Amino acid sequence: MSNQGSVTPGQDGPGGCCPGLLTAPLAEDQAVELAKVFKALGDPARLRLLSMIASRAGGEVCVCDLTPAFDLSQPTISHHLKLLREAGLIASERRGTWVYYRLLPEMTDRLAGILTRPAGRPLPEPAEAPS
Amino acid sequence: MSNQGSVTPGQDGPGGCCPGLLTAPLAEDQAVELAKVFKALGDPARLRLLSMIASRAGGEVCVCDLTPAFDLSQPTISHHLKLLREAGLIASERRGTWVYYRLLPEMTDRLAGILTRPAGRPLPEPAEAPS
DNA sequence: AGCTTGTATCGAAGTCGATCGATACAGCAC
DNA sequence: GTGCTGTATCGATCGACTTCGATACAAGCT
Repeated sequence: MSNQGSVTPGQDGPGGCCPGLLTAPLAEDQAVELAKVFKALGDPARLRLLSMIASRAGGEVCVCDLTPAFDLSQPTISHHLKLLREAGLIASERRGTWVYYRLLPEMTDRLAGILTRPAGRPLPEPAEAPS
Repeated sequence: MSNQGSVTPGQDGPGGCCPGLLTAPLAEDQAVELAKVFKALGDPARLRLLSMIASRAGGEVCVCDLTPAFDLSQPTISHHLKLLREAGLIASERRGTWVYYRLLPEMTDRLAGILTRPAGRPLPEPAEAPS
């Protein structure tokens, strides 16, 4: 189990950090890959799950503590956790009867970097009449 | 036109920045609101549109420069731009025949802040057997 | 006025996603 | 072994989303 994510967390530039999104036009492939992660975040239940997992002191949460916090069925919670896992945002580990989830901070770090604009942007000046 | 966004950009804490997502469990209302923005980013075409708009020197892009960069029809591009606009990520302005879009950096800044974890997280220690 | 170009809106078609109940699997207790 | 509890998977349903062609609107030109 653990992490069979379909998105690789660490492949930005050769130097390490952040092609951009706000700096360069973003190729089709990268857009498809990034969209999967943002799509995983595009649901209130998953956002709350992620925040509950990430904010937990100790870094781990048992599924049995997550499920009763929602008005959703247990299979639905399990499904949402699976999507977050496949997006590379969290990982799971079974210990005995219970399954524990933890944040994978590499992915949130990557997203934060991608959404951060580099220092000051040049001031907007009205564009010419285009083609 | 301009910005009839449904998401208010600037309502974090009273101090100004970032309730967290990675620090506190995130209430239902905030989750619903945030999910709309992430959902807007959860599509490859919209991600590419946003990056093309944000990375453009001058801060503005004409729709007529955006549309031919995709294999999608003109109505589809227009629809995607509308979603990005309603998410509070971009704004539009008509000048003569053409419509220009620009990034609203407040929203991307907010997302980046929300996804940034506060300095060092406490080391993961195995949790007790839960309830 | 009419014509042309750029952009937005309007249905409609097809696909994807969220949710559920039923069920299967994993591990512990007996 | 049987039984019980926690979690995941399976199918089905239903609503939402993406995409399109057709059309309407806006602005400039003749």
